[in-house]
Amino acid sequence: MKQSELFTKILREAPKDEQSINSQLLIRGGFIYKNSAGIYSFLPLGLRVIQKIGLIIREEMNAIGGQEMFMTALHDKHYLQATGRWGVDVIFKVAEGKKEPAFNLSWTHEEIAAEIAAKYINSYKDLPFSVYQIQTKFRNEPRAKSGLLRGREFLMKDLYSFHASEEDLFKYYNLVAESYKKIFKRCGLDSVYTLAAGGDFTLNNTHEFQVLCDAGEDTIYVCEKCGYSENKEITKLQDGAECPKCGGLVKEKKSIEVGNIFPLGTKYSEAFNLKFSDEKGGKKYVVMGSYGIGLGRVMATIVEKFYDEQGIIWPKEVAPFQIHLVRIGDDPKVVKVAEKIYEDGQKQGAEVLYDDRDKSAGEKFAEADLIGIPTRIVVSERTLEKDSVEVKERNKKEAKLVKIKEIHVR
RNA sequence: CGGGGGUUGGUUUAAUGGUAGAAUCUACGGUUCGGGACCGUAGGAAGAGAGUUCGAUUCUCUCACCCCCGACCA
Repeated sequence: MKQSELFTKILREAPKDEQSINSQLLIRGGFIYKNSAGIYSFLPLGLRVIQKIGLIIREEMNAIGGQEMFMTALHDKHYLQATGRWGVDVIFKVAEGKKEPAFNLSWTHEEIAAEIAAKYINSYKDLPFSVYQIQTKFRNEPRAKSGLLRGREFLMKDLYSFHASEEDLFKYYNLVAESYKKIFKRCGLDSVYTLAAGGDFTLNNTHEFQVLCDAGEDTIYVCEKCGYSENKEITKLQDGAECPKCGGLVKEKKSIEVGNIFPLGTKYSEAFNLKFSDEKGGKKYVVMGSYGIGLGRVMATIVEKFYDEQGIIWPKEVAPFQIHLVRIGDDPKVVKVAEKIYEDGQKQGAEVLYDDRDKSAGEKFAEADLIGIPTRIVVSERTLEKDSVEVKERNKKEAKLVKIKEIHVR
């Protein structure tokens, strides 16, 4: 991609109505656009990051047998009425004309998934299985805040699993937990597996994946020794307590909840008559689990964890591009070499953002640092004097010269 | 939902009860070219409504929207 053709531009200053690091940097860099409080559009650069995160999630979900599907955003009220959730505060209800609301916007899909499953599941032979989607969720948060960390509209990956027994559910539950750890790790994030409450979803205890970060709104207690953790909302632990698992020291930490998993039991299968015949011909309710990851929140968390005074420092796997090729000056030799590297990269399918604009070196460097692409390659008259280009990693201070013939961009 | 703050060009801001000034930005021209270069010319702004007033961007009220703290949070 040539930067001269990129739709968005860099903002020199952050809009004053954005306070959080993630929204300031993402808006300045042209990744996202705020339409309303807690409602953001993803611009070309930002969408690339979201798609990278989505790709990681899809790979890992597919690896544990998840089948991708896509459910609706508009839900008839009978779904939530069936489980007593029509009255939940945060749901957006939709009225047609002057009538009472008959629909709500998708805020989660347990009911939808259960009803669909009920049409297809007859036998224990149909179980277990799991389906997932990456889809928009709407939640009318009383207070949207912190940029992408807490929005009213956001992309979520939600996985629903269906089992013949509690035992089988928990086997899969643990498999998903491992899968989630991998997903966050690939996104550059260390997650803490935290015991938490189930809210409107289930009376069971559930688990959250928390990333330690002062920008977070959750408080968790984590054992320094074994990593055992409980959320403040359910715990009896406190700062300095002894870990109930290993006797280590428990510390209070601020954190961001990037994912959660719920063992749902039969609440939703009972509401939608989701039953199966077991080996003896007896009818039983299907046991369900649900599992969520907020993509935008993951993206925001990455920014909150990886930035410096100059801008974002994307981990490689989620970076919008892998290489930022920067041309300095418009000397014909410089242009020629830069174009050659770019064209070769395009043929190789490399993810290169080529800064072909006529701007000063300082401005180009400042903008490259803000966007935060992992590797920067500079071509200038100065580097060409040594038949070289300059290669610098965004997360390192020093740059090195590399001979042009040794540059292979892919 | 309770409390606090806020709303002036695309963005950041200044002053002002009487012609809204700048920076950045955008366009054009010129000089530049390794850490947000410089000169010139041009373009572009008061959230909505009501009130007070000869006159309101400025004062008052209502509403909307935004940010922050708290409550809430799947």
